[in-house]
Amino acid sequence: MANEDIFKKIIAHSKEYGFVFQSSEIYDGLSAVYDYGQNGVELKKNIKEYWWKSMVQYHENIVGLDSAIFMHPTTWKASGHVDAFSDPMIDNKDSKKRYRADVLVEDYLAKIEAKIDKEVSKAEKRFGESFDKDQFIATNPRVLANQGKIEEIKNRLYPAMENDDLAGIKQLIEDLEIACPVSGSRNWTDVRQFNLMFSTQMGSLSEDTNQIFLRPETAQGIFVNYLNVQKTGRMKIPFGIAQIGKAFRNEIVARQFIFRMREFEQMEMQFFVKPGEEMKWYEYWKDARMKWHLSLGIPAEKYRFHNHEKLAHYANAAADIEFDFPFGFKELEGIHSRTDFDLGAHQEFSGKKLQYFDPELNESYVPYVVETSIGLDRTFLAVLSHAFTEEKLEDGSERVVMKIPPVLAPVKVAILPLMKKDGLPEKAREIMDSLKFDYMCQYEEKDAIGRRYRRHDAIGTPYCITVDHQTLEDQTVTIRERDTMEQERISVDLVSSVIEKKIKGI
RNA sequence: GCGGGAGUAGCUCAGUGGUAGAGCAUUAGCUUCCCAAGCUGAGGGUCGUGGGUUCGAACCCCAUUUCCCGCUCCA
Repeated sequence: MANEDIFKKIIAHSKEYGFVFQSSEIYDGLSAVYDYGQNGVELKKNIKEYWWKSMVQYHENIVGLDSAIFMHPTTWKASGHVDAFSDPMIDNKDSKKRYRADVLVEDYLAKIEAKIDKEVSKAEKRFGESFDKDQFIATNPRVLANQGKIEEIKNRLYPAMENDDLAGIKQLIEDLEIACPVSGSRNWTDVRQFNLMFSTQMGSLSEDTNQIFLRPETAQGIFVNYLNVQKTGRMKIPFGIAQIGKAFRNEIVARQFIFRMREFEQMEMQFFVKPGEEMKWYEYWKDARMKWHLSLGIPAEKYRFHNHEKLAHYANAAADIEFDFPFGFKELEGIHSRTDFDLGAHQEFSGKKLQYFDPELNESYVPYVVETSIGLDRTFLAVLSHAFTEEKLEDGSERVVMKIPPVLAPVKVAILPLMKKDGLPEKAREIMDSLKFDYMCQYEEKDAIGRRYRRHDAIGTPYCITVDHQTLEDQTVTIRERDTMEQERISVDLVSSVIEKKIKGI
């Protein structure tokens, strides 16, 4: 497929031009871990800055935080990650399909429930208006038998899940004679546990009570600091706390370049609101976040919302902003209404009150939370894959140009003497020195001017300043625009302000 | 984890058992007044890793690892 080819080209281009390298490449690499190179780190830093400014600097009621990756182990019990982040998996040996073992059983339960529903609606038709549904369910022998079956299965499944009784879950699947939906076979492997949280030890290795986890999301660092920030910052609801930081997930299968990595970076903002107002703010942030994406100049048709049908354990509403990656529409950012689940859980597990005294209502409550959580690496990949362009020029030659929004471009300006003699390099250096405090600049004198332009097209430098003989006479330079390749001649004195205007204009 | 494909210079790749190559890139110089120009030199590879077969392996066999695709999973 053409898109796959483009994706391959983007990956190759990323390496060739110093955006992304595979981690530990000289040791054959490490699966699903990547390093950002000299240009990648600039792009990533610029994305962070663009987000941070739009959230923290622009909103008076949002402040920042940088919490530690290590957190007290109880944090993850309260958040639900200890239970929910370890899934029992089972493979069918014939179809080679993998399933979550508990989901297989849940699906089986759903089938029985469907049977009951069918029984009820059949009876409903037969008896018409005089039909008493509750009465029927309470007395019909077939319904009762099925309900008993459901009870019995639940009584085996849930304790087994609770106690990590993997053999018990396997036995349950075998006893129920659950077959693979694809192959119809009952030839199952053992049930295995995959814990999605990385763990390590803190302090003495001999004690077994000091296992700690690398955070699987940054949100909890915000929740446990909610009162610290609220009190010391004298924050009034509604207010938000924003954070950019690394998180770690031991994904079973990590794929698609930097889209799903085991170590990744999130940009999150938790917005604390009055209970009952969460849907208003949920809609507000859905809208605000989409506008942020569009402000980068990437066309609207590259984005879409995906509203969650099945909600996570903490949410009462959730939507993803999806981006049209070369491998299809995939999640880029999540906007979740998390209710008071997190603060409530931390309150319960810690025994500390995490309430807010609302002076308007003259009462205390646990705030509700609306979260915006965007993958930094995914945004990086979105920008990169949209920017990557192969163009055929009028003279028949081809060029590869990264049409990165100027505000995000790794290098803002290249300063190029047309020739490396006659004092042109010295003049170019002078201009470079006047710009490099404000902008990421690069000076280049090697190779023909056209080649240097193309090199900067390839890393997405939006502007090239060229110093020629006329510069020495009248103090003007040419400024070349990346996307149009057009040049205009401007006074040296105006270079800095022209570039500033262009970059801020996006 | 299963199935398929791939791994040779920084990049793209050629090389079917007999002295490791090309183009681009890098680098030194010459030439060149605006879009990957030309000329002359130079550097760079234990052919992903480990083992086996062979007089001899980049090439054949086994294992392993990484990447890509599909399945699966994704709070």
